[in-house]
Amino acid sequence: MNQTEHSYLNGLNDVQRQAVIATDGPVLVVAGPGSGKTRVLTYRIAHIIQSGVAPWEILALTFTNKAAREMKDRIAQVVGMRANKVWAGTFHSIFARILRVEAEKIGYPSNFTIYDSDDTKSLIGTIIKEMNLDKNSYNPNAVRSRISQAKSNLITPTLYRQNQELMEQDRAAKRPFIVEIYHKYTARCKRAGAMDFDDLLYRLFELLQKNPDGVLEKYREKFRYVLVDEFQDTNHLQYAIVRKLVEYPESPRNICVVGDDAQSIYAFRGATIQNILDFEKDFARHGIQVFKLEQNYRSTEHIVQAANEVITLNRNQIPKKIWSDKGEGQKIKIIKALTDTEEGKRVADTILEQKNRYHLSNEEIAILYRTNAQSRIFEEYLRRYNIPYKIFGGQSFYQRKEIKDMIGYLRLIVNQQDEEALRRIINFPKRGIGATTVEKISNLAADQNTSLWEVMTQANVSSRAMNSIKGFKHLISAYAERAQTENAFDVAKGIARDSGLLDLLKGDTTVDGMNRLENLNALLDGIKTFVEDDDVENLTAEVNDKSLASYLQNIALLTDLDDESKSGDYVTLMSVHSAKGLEFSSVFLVGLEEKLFPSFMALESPEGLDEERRLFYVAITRAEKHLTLSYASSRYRYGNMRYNEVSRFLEEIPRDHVESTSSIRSRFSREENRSGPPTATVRGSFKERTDARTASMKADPETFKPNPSSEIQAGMKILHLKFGEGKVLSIDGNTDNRIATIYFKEIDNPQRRIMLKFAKLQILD
DNA sequence: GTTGGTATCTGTGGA
DNA sequence: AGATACCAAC
Repeated sequence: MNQTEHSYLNGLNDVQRQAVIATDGPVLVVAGPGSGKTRVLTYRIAHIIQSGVAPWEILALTFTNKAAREMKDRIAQVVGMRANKVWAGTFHSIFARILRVEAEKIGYPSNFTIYDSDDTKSLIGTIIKEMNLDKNSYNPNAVRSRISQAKSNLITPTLYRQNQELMEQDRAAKRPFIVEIYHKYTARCKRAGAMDFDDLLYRLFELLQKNPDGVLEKYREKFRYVLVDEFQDTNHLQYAIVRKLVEYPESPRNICVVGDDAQSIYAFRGATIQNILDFEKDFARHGIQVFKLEQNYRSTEHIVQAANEVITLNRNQIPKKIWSDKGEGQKIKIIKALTDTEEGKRVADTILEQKNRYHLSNEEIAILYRTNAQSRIFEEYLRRYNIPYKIFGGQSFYQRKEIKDMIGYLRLIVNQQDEEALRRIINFPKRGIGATTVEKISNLAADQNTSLWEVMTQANVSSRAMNSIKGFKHLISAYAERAQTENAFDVAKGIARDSGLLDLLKGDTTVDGMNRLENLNALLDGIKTFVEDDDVENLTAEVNDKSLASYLQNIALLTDLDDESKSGDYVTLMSVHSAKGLEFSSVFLVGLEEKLFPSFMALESPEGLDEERRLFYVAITRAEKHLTLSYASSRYRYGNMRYNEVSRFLEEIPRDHVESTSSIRSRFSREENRSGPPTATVRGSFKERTDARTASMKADPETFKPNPSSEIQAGMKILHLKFGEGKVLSIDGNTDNRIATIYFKEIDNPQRRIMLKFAKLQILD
């Protein structure tokens, strides 16, 4: 290779370059926020390819599809289209892809269903009901997380029963039958030909462990280079799989893991930073190389230093000092609000102000919160201020009822044993197969230890119900037949009509009903795109598989973050968790109150609190130039007002990185005037500041010459006698009553709507 | 079996 | 406040 082929190395700092070219043997890269981690990973893969390794011999595991896509795109910039042949994807999608090929070796159909967390929850609920357990102590969510935890630690139901500690915990929590539920749940998933999210990992491990037909060797030989992103968020099971693939006699152990212990925020789902420490230990004797990326290229110094200070309060961490040479930058702003509504308004006001002062576009701005439920108020104010925004997380498209119903049909067509899909749609639209009938079928299935589908025509039910059952079974069977040869779209279009779903929605003329119909059509359009567009990304199969089964495998692993339609010039609203890996010029981190952030759930243990602090660290390190923290002394929760103290995290930031309190106070005081008398000191500082400002902002009455209002147009810079200089953002209303939306940069509450026929405005240019 | 109303419960994060 | 679970009446 000559020098030009390696030109990409020039854009790297010393440590980054070393991490890129150390392609062989075990490598650990500890990468602080904004330290060019993705850059190192992608260049490293490109470098491996340049050295003659085939792209499909490289396995790169990430946590989000978005990260995988970005990685592929960036590799392609160096090595071209070959990049698409790299096995880059999320743990779940890559493993699903392998399992689709190998599932039959461990007793699953290759078209297995993927149960999402709703399916899991509902199945666990069904089992709890069948066992006649008290549903107050057996909360499906709690049980689900217990089972998930067990699977992530390679504990089978049998091992669970033998585990004194786990059994004792369950007894203490008055839930001694969890192990029974776990056992039944596992059997029911298997009977339904279904894997939940944990199974995608667990069953792959099982496959490699049992090693039928030398499947383990097959993948060991295939993946000559393995890379893992966000290693601090892997759980025990994921690490066990990685080790199986790369650690064996004669193995070259070409494994590179990249992570940051300070950004580990998924302990609640079994992730453990112990994996990083173990990795160092496990591969020490194989000459592990460790690189620390400590230069932050993202944020200015106040932000980086504040983050450093906060994270040192955690107990355990890999020592490192993140630094930036981007200059001091701005101090961190703090917004204190009395209520959640006021917080929303303040944040929206500040967004307007920043957009004007710093010429930020919407996409450079993000509002981050601890819980998705907080999004609503910000949404309201952004809408009111005409600021475009997109909300990520919360209820995604695929979780809507009408979409889940449709997908229920599709799932049952692909896999008739899928119990959750069958239960969802067997009587929707209504076809006279009610709860009693389903109950009878369900009992019969339990007796014969088989699926509902198999026994549904043998149940002892009324002849009317039996007719419906037969009709339903016939319908699904016919489509299952068609799905063998027809593509996903043709099947979906047909069943949408023949199931009666489409007609049902068409008959609903309410606004909600029309929305649902629109959503269903959007889903069908999506399927059409999947079938017609050869460039469409296929996460889990070879590119040309346009079958319904292939489509379903794909969407099962999509998240809200993957929605391409959400790109564009929008303010981003998302949870701190989803913001990991992203960056914004200006970040608003809201709801900094005790019991909210840190979450009340985390307050009980020091480990929980440390994880919340890491989450806080992740949040503030998303900001490049502007960081604003806000909290509200009171907010509504479940219909009643709750009072909260300011978050300890906010107080952990050293004052020298925070904008001085007097100027912050003065900003609040006007609002406080409305709701109650401000304190003397606050009033004093407010007054001072207002006076100073008034001088510059008011127009001089002597020289002020208003123009006729008809001349005012959007985009103009204008002068208002009282409000000072402003910019006309837009004009609406009819000719007799035109209303201008004007941004006055010098006043509080800067965006005003003004009726032009009354206003006196002077055009400035 | 279906419908519509009232009581009850919910309190994080996500592949 | 909003979703869901449950129950009585058609």
